[in-house]
Order: sequence, then C-alpha cells, then structure tokens
Amino acid sequence: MKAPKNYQPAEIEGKWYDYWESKGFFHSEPDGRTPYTIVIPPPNVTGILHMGHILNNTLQDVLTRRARMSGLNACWVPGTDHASISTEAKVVAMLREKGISKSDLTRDRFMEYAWEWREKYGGIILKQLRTLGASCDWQRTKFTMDADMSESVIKVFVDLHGKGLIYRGVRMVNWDPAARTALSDEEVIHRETQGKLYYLRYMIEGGDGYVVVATTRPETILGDVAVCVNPADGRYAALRGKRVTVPLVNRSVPVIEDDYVEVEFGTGALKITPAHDVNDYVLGERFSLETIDIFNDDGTMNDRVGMYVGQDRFAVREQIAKDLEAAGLMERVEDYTNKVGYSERTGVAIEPKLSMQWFLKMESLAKPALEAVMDDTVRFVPAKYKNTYNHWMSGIRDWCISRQLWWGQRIPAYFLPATAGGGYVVAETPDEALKLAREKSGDAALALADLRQDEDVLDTWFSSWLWPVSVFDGIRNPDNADIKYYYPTNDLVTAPDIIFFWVARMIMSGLEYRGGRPFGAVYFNGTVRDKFGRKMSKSLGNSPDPLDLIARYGADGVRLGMMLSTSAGNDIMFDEAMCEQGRNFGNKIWNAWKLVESWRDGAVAGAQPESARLAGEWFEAALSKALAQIDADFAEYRISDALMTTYKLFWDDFSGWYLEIVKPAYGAAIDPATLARAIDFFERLLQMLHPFIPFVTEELWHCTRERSADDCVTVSSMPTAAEQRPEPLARFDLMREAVTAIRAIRRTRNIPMRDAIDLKVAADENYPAELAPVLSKMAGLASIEPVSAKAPDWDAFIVKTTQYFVPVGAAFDRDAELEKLRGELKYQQGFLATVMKKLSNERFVASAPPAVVAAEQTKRADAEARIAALEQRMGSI
RNA sequence: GGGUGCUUAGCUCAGUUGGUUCAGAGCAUUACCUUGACAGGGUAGGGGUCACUGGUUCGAAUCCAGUAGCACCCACCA
Repeated sequence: MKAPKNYQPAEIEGKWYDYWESKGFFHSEPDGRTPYTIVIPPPNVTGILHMGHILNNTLQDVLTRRARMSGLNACWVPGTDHASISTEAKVVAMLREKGISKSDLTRDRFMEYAWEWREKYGGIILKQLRTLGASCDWQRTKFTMDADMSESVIKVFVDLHGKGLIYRGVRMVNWDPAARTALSDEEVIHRETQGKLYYLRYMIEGGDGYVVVATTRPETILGDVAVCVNPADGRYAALRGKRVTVPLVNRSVPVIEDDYVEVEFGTGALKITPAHDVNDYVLGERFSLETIDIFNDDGTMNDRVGMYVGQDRFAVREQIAKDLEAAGLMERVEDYTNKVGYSERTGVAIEPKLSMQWFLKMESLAKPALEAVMDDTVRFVPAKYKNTYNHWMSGIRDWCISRQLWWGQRIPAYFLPATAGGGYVVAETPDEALKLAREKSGDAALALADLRQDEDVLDTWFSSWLWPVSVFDGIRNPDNADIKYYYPTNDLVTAPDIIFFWVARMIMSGLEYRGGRPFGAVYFNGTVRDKFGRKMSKSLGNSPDPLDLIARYGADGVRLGMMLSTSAGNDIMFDEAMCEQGRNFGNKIWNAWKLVESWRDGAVAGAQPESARLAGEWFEAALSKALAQIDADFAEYRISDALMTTYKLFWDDFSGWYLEIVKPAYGAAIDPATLARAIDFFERLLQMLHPFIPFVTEELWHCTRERSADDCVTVSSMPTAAEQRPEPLARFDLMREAVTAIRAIRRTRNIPMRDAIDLKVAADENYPAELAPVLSKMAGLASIEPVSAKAPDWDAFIVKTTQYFVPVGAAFDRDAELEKLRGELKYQQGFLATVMKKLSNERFVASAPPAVVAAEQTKRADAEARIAALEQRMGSI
C-alpha cells in the first residue's frame, strides 16, 4: 500500500478502528500469557465525552496498547455506571417535559421509562471512546445495573448484613431537597458562602429583658427547643434555670448549659434545633430534648408549626427576617461568610435531616485497606495521595448507603407485618425472604404479599465499589476462570476527586471478597483546566468539545497533545496549541515515511556508502538507549517523559540525522542495504509510537511492506532494548557538535551548503575519526586533512579538546577572531579557577567521594588543555 | 481551624540518594532559508539571582527553619 500524498488524519482514522475491532484484536480470553488488566472508571451511562475523559482514557489506552504489544494478554474492560441520582433526575426532567410527574407513576412504570431512556441515550460515551482510539474489550462491556451486576450487589448486601456490618437506624443525614434523598458525607461539597448573621431576641420568661442569639438560619427557629450557653460564661449566670420564648413561634423553651458553646462566638448564646443541625442533634440527645422537624422532603415548610406552610426554606428566611423586624425581635443583621454544604449532584444546599437510613460499618473494612496502601501493596502514583488516603481512612465514618430513589438496586430487606411480629429479613430473593420471614415469625401461612420490601435503593457507589470483582463475575462465581485469571487488575487510572468515593472502597471490597488487592497501582490523573488555570465548566464555556478537536487535529493529535503535558497527579493546563503540536508530529511521521517510500521506488543495486553504514550503527544504539529509557519511564508511570523520549528519537535523531545522512544525493538512487535498514528502523519506530498515536502508525505500518490481513502494528511485538552501547553514542555527539560548529561558520561567512569546504583537524583522542564520512556528508566537506595545532588565519572551533579549522581565505577577520578567543579564554580560565578552588580545598579532597574528586580532576585537565589550545592559537594568528 | 503539596526560561514542566559543564526539555520567540519528505518544515541563536530570608555543609535548585503567594483535601463555631 502506498501512502496518500498529504497527511489528513480524518481520512485514515475511522477505518482503522473498525478494522481492529472486526479482527477482535481488543478481545481477551484467559490463556497461557500473563494478563494485563485495566477496568475503566465507568462513566455515567447518560454522560458524554469531555476533556477529562480524553485524558483519563488516553492514559489507559497507552498503557493497554503498550502491554498488548509487550506480549501480555491485555484486557481493558469498559462499561458505564447507572449514576442513580443524576440519571433519575434526567429521567424525571424528561417526564416533566412530557407532562408526566414521577409521583403519578408506579415504581414499575417509572423504571420502564428509565430503562427506555437508558436504551436510547445510554452508552453514547462508549461510542465516542472508539473515536479516541480506546482499545477496550467491548465484548466485556458492563453496566452497573446489568442483571448479573445487580445480583452481585444484592449478594454483597446480604452478606455484609449477615456479618453484622449493615445496620438500619435513624440518624442525622445529609438531605438533598432537590433529589429528595439522603446522601453520603462524601457527596456533600462545602463551599464558602456569603450569608448573613441574624441576631434574634428571645424574651426571658418571668421577668423582663431578653437574650440575644445569633443564627445564620432564622427560619429554623420554628424548630427551636432550647437556648444553650456556656456554663463558664458569667454574662449568662442569671439565666440559669430560666426559660425563654422563641420569637414569633412563642414556644417556651429551657435555657441549658453546655461547654460546646463558644463564649467568643456571636453572643455566646446558641439556639438549639435538634432536627436540623448535627450539633444541635447531639445536644438534644444529651438533654433529652424534643426534635421538631419543620421541613418537608423538598425543603418547604411542613405544617408542624403551622407557620409559612408550603413556602420554600429560603423564601421563609427572607420573610421571617422581615417579620422578626416588624415584631421588634431582630437586634441586628450582619454580613457573614461561612461554609455551607451543597449536594455534589444537584448543587442545592444540603439540609441536615433526621431520617431512617441504612448504614455500612466501615471500621473493620477500612483497616486492612489502609494498610494495603501504606505498605504499597496498592501503589499510589504519585505517592502524595497516600497522605490524603491515610487521613481519611483513619477517621472514617459509617457509610450511608440508602437512597430515596427508584433508579438503582432496591434494598433487599423485607418487612414483616405487625401481625407477624414485625421486624424485617434480608435475602437475595423474595422466595428466600419469605422462607426466612416464616421462620422468623413462626407463621407458616405468611405469604409473599404480606411482606413489604424496603422502598430505598442503594447508593451508586455501593455497586461500583465492586467493579474490579463484579465485571469478572467474581462475586457470584468466585472460582470462575475470568476472575482467577484477570484479578487482581494491574493499573487503575482515575481522578483524585473520587479517591474516597471509589478507590478506597474498591480496595475494601477487593480485600473483603477476593482476599487481595483489586489493582497493583493507582495512577491519579489531574484535572483538565483551561490555559488560565480555571476548571473547565459549562457555565464558563471554556471547555472545548473533544469531538470537535478530534475532527480538527485527529484523535492522534489530541491524544498526543494531552500526553505531552501530563504528569501523574498534576493538573493539565489545556491549550489547543498542544493538539496542534500533536498533529504536527503526525505530519512529521507521515512525511518521513514519504521520503523513505520515494527511495524505495528508485532503489538500484549498489554498495552501501560508509556514511550510511555508520549512521545505521549509531541509530541502532540510539534506538536501544531510547527503548531502555522508555521502559524506565513507564515503570515510574512517567508517560509524558516516555512520549518525549520517543518524540525526540523520531524527530531529531531519526529525521534530523539518520535520514539526512543516508539520503542519496539529488537524482541518485539508494542502495538496497541502506533502504532495508531505513525501513526496519521506521517500522520499529512505528511500534514505539503506536501506543501514543495509534492511527497514523497503523496506516503507515501497512505502507512499509505487503502485509497479511492480521499483520497490524496494534498486535505486533514491541521492540526491546539491546545491550547499551554508550561509547558510539558519545562519539557521534562529538561529530554532531563539529557539524553544528561548521554550519555556524557557513552562516557567518555566507557559504551555502552546495559549496563544499575543507576542514582541518588537529586530531587527538577526542576526534571521532571513524565518523569522518558522516561528518563530511553532514557538513558538506570537500576534504578533511590533519593539521598541527599551529594554525594560520582560519576560522576555528574546539569540540571537547579537539581543534578544528576551516580555511575561509580573505574573509578571515583577525581582530574579530582574537576578540572571540579572548572571550573564550576568559570563560575557560574562570571555569578552571572554580575547579581549582575545589581541588585546592583540603576539606573537599578529604570529604568528597573519590569519584567526585576524580571528576573534578578530569574537568581540570580538559580545561587546561582548552586553555593551552586557545593560547597557542592566539599566538599563532 | 487542621493537613498535604506546589513556587525553576514568555508558557507547560523535568531535575531520582546534595557533587560529572547542573541550571535542562518541549512549546513559544528572534534571524536567515520559496534547498529536491515535511513552511504543519530546516539551520543557527536569545532567554532563568531555581519565590523570599536565614541556617547546615568543603559544596545547596536539591537538606533544615521561617516568610509570602497558590492549589487541593479534611473539619459540627451557630
């Protein structure tokens, strides 16, 4: 196959993905090879691709493709998450547009709508990942609400309940009034919020005067049951044992004393609303106070107190402030900034609410999971996240796992009728539940219809925490071939913001259900920000559409752009220029091939020039060095470094030097040996590049020679590093320096490359004589002749310790040359002085390692040689 | 309020246990080049008091302390 004339990413990318997939290259089954497994962080089933996905999935694809080419059995399991709150919210919104209210529907009917919605809009993101080139094993695609996945979740719930780790109870939880469900602590985001501090007067009973209480939430006075002061606060000593009247509500409440109250803050007097504040709840329990819940589930006022009924909490706040003012009970109002909790999903302010929920005890699960990370059984990259993890795991609290939603796995708890003694049973199936219920109640006549299943579903994370196990069916069938082969997975690539939601809990469940870590390493990728460092968001409109970027720069270009500037744990400042750089690199690869291809078409039999042979030896060593470096980079998850090494190898060493050296003169043909070697190098480079830039490398792979249908770079074997040979590389670098210096002379003397020039060399051990043919070709030399260091009026330069001269005839400027030499001499003398200072320092010689002292002595010898050469030259011109 | 991390060239970042010319890379930038793969390119350059202050050391971008700024995480001061 011959490459089209120009590099047009859009023209080549589409076909290759379909081809790879049709060949089944991405599908994995257990076999004799070592597995390499990644499970995708499942995106929301109704989500669409954003820049964060591009970063996250490109990283996974690079790792997966590299593993696949390295002889491992690579398996990247894709899938989606049912995301119960946000998906249910979307379905509710969709129904509302149709004029249907969720409350008008039965649970079953709602679920039908939700599944329909998922069928229609779910999984778009998985198609988009194909566009990016993600080499997932699509035959293994999972959804957290697939029947088998849900079964696993239920099985785990039942198991943990049986172990006594799951309990049900009334607790103060984070209530989301928009989604009308409880949330876990992790789903609450605390943000500084500009508010007001209201100072309210509570009249003292049986006397005159009042006590002033400061609050940010005056609407909650409807639920006040006490006023609390610090017993050590002398100002309020007279209040001891008194009662006060809640403003407007006119409820008589006691004054209680507790040192929880800060004397310094506000007025030192605190109103107590046990139903709507976590701390107040604690105090309420301590003092056996009543709890008065004043809100409906949606954040409006209920009829418990009979005031402001049905009005929203924030409207009530404004109204009640006015009413208090009118009643003369408002002392003053101050601007005040405090932290308020918001729902991670709906964005509304969280309402602390007392309610009956299911909880998972975390302590015993967390302990081994903490150890696994601290001792690097699970390696965190970068390691700094171990601190974060440690901190959270050490102070972990129980996990509220119930949600008042329908979209999700329904909690498998079945309540017995009061007539059968009440209580509940937990079971994987209704039949099992009935059996247990009959045993529990002793009532053999109990029917399924008598049991009432819990209405709540489980937190989405209660299914995704099983992901690395459940995608291989390791919960239901713990001994199946897949789980035994693929588990534990190798790398997890994810964002640090879900370290607690997901990563920590997967480690817990993996240890609990597989007895071992779920993955060997966790690579945390940073947040994608715009070039000003701002988070990408819809409201700012600063997030580019990834598909649009791919259309303009190619998936290859976008991937490269991302990988060029990402290091683990660091945010990525995205700039479209990065994609441009990526596309330009694709173009470079393309055109390099076009050059080689043009030689192939005109090759004729002939002997290999010495310069080409030497270049081949050198590039072989350079390639091997790069391979070793790349291996080291990947071992440390330094993906961008690995890419940069490959990038420079291709652009600078291969294109800039190797191809230029072996390039035949204009109109001349190439010899077969050189051509074969050039193609061989090019193919190996394609393989090294492929994990990063899969499409163009596959296209060109099929250009370098005739290939069978299955012969794709995607499934080829990655080249491996040969024994390292630093010597030839160092010699080549000396030669390159000479070439650069000669080019500089050409530039200053205005000598074009087509005019061959003569080079004189005062050869010493640092002169790479064996590379003379290469030097000659790259510098455009007519001849290279030995010369004594005593040089006449020629331009000169020194490489390491070797003196080179270029006769430039009348163009030689003696004064300018002397000036240059004086400058150079001064620099060298200064350098020598610093070296001598060290060497003459007895303490340095005594305490520095011998190798360092020896190095300084070498520096001294080299500097002295250069100075001698410079002085000699200054004397001779 | 507590914790963690960061601050190196215009931008994005490397710099592993202090010591080879350690002050680097890519991009951007400057000059020149309409040369025969590629102007999405080539060649040759310029550019930094390593945030600040003190300390340890023969020697500090690197270790220690403090200061300033930034980021993130955790936390029940109404």
